Parts: sequence; structure tokens; C-alpha cells
Amino acid sequence: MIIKLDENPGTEEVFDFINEAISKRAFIIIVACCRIKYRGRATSRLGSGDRTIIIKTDGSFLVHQDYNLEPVNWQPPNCKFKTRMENDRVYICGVRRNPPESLEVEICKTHMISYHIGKDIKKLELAGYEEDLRTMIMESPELIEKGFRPTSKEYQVSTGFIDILGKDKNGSLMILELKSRQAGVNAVKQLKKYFEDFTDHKDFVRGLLVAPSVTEDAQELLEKYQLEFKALEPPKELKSAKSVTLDFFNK
Amino acid sequence: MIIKLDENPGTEEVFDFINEAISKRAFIIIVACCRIKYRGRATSRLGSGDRTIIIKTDGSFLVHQDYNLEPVNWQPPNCKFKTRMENDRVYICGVRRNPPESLEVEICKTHMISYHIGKDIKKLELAGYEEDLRTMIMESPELIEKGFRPTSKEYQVSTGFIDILGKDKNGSLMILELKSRQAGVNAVKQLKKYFEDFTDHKDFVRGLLVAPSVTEDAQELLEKYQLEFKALEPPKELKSAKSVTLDFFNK
DNA sequence: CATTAGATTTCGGCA
DNA sequence: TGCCGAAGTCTAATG
Repeated sequence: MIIKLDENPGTEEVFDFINEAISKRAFIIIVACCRIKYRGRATSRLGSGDRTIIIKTDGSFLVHQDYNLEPVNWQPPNCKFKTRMENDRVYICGVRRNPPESLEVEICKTHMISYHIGKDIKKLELAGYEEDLRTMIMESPELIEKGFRPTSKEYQVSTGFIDILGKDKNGSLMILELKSRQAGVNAVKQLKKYFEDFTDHKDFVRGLLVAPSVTEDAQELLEKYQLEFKALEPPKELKSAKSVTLDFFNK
Repeated sequence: MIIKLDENPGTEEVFDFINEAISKRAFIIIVACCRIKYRGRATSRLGSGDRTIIIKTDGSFLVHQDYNLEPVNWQPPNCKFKTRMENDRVYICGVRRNPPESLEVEICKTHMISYHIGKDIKKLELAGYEEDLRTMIMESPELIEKGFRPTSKEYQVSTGFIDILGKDKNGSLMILELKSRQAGVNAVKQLKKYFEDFTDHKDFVRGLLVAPSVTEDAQELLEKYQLEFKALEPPKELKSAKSVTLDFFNK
């Protein structure tokens, strides 16, 4: 781990520090009083105040105020940086094409500056989203109801893709709309839309919303449209945890 | 500005540092080798590596890898922190209720740690989103076309809200769907949906998509549905800039 | 490279 | 507090 840091550096020091860090493709952290201008997909301005500025090795550019999870201003990866000094201030400008946009930070006073080059090869393992729910249902259709047989997933109809299509124990067509989180009215409307794509069918068709829960409004809409709901959570077990468990039982 | 920082601190030092910073509601930045577990809306795990950990004064909790704009793990504002020391490691656990979720960072080796309490009262001024476009059209309807008169905004129909409803110079009803950026097929489908809500009307109705541009697919869909398109960008002028301009001209 | 759909979306606004 | 909808959404996957 290479690391360099400085407390209350002067303007020129900051300027050199940033240029050195950018040329080394280091991870830069600056705590400074600054002003910010953004122009691109929208236009924004932020007056003078203490912020935390981050430049990542992939060219991501973030400015954080001391509240909110989200950065107040930012630039996605691969933006190009230009720095300059003017009137005892350092300017960092991050420019991106497609869409064309630029973010300029004017640093008035730097409290702390650091850069580091670390090691991190690990990727996040994540479970518990819609795809996991779909996989679980395809593997264990009885979770929906006894006799349910999925016939296809991501079935294309004129208005979009039906998450899972299948038949119940009586052979009736079932349209499943999946949500990994509490479903709102929009989920019901979407299901209704797919449902209507099959109204030309003579046979009885069922529309089923599958989600951990529904909002009250969505519940009412389901009843109005004669659609059904099945409470089901996406599995939240990590693959690595699963294989560990399997190994454990295989011993 | 109060600031405190330390390079390559020991485990106990880090533990005390963090506790002190949390009790002071300071903005904390840690660069450390760590492992991470998240459990709540989903489940995730991240193996050992160098990351940048941030705790904001509002209880936001972020862990950044050295690439991507988004944090690899996080906790939104107002999470409660618990720290502990175990086997020469510091654990920071951020817990939130509603939804119940927790994020735990296990710090193996700290490269840099800092906290600061700064001053920042400024709020972001932003212009160029859908509301600006709507306001502009309501104020200058002729931008849509000569003779256009808006009658209502956010008009409720069974399937949602129509952005702007109005009449053209011939008195025909016009349904406007606004997008602040390039419109895709979904925007056209939405407009179609609203359009169909008025098909019971005997009179001629026009559906108009208003956006800076459309994708090719969306363009085809517009033609297929006999809907129209008007290229219009949301104004990107800041209010402060506007009033400055007015002041300038009023002098 | 453009387009699309999901997200631990976040966030603000309104009931 | 819960729900809805926009966002400079971002991001990965797909054609």
C-alpha cells in the first residue's frame, strides 16, 4: 500500500499533489472548502463550503457534503481531469463526452489531502434480488402452489417480457410478475397489461403477482382486476454460503 | 474546521479514534484493508481488500472500492453504529430499522484514518429536469406549437397522471408526455396508454411526446401508434443566474 | 456503441 | 410514516 497525506497544505502544494496523484492513477481524497459548478445533463451550482472530494482510479469523481448517502455532485467513471491554479486557488475539472458534461471544483482552502494505491481484487457476492427469486421459482415451482409448472421465463409479448409463464394443476395458463421488494400499483398495472395480452385466449388465464408484500393500493387494484398475489421472498443465501453448506453435508 | 488524522495507526488507536469521532458526530474517513458483510434487503459479502470507508454526520455509511461511482456497500442516513475490538481487529457495525438491515466492516489493517467537523450551509442549485420543462411549457405554450393552450397539468386518469393536457388551435384535445432526456420506447408506451384513455371521446385527440430527442425504436413506435413528437429541452438556467440576469437588465 | 431493465436504488414531496 | 415517481439516476447485460 502506497499512501501519502498532508494536513493544511498550501495552494501550490495541493496543485502538485493532485497532479502527481492523477498521473499515478491513485485514489485521491481531499477535504476542502470549495465551490462547484456542473454543466451537462443539467446545470448546477454549489456555493462555498467544506466538502469531501474523491477521485477514483477509474476516473470517477465525487463530491460529498456531510449529509445524504449520495454525492452532491459527481462524474461517472472515465472522466478526464484538468487542473489549474488561479488566484491562489486550485481548480479540478472533470470532463466527459457522451453525454458531454463537466464538473469543476474550485478549491479555496484545503484541510486534508491524501492519495493511496491499494490492493483489492475481491468482487462483491450478492444475493436476494429478482433474478434469485426467478431462479428459486424455476427450481421449486411448488413454492407458488401445488401443481404449478413453469413453461418459460422472460416470455416476450407485444408489450414487454413476462417474468415467468406456466400452467397450474388444471392446465390453466398462469402469468407471473415478480418483484424482489414490496410491490406497488405499477407492478399490478404491468401484470394487468400482460394479462390483457392473453384475453383473446378462450381458456381461463390467471395473473399472479409474486413479491414479499404489496402496498394497500396495489392490493385493492389486484382485487379489482381479479388478479392474485403470492407472498414470496427472494432467497438471500449467498452462493459461497450454499456451497459451504453442501460441503458440510457431503462430508 | 476541526480535523484530526493519523497514518498507519494501531488497532486500539483506531478503535478509540472511531468512537471519539462518532460521539462527536464528525465526518469520518478510513482507508483500510477490510472485509464486509451486509444483511437486510439483500445479503452480501466482500472478501479482504483495501477500501475507503466513510461515515457521515447524518449516519450515512459508505464503503468504496477504487472503481465505480457507487459504493460497493452502504447504509442510508440515520443508521446507528456499534464498534467492537476482537482478535486485534476493529468492527464497525451500522444498523438500521425500517427496513431492518445491518452493515458490518471488519478492519484488518488501517492505512489512514481521519475525522473532521466542517462548515457547509449551502444547498445545491439545480436546473434542467422534467419540472423545469413543464414550467417552461406552461409559461410559454407556443413553444409546443402556435395556438397551443394548456388546460391542466398532472391531470389524473385511471392509469396515472398526464403531464400536461391542453388544446390545439383547432380545439382538439392534446395529451403531452414530458421527458427531460432522450425518450425511449417506455415513454411512448406510457403516452399510448393515456391516449387510449381518451379513445372513447368522439372528438379527435392528439398524443404528443415532448423530449430533447427520441431513440430510433421510440420513433418507430410513435409512427405506428400515430403519435407525435416535439423536440424540446428543459431550460438549464439556474434561478440565481436568472435573477442575476434580470437584475442586470433592470439596472 | 446504443438500449433496456433492475436496484440493498436514493431522495423529495405529499397524503 | 408510507407510498409514489423522478433522477445529471448508476450498472450490468444484451444486441
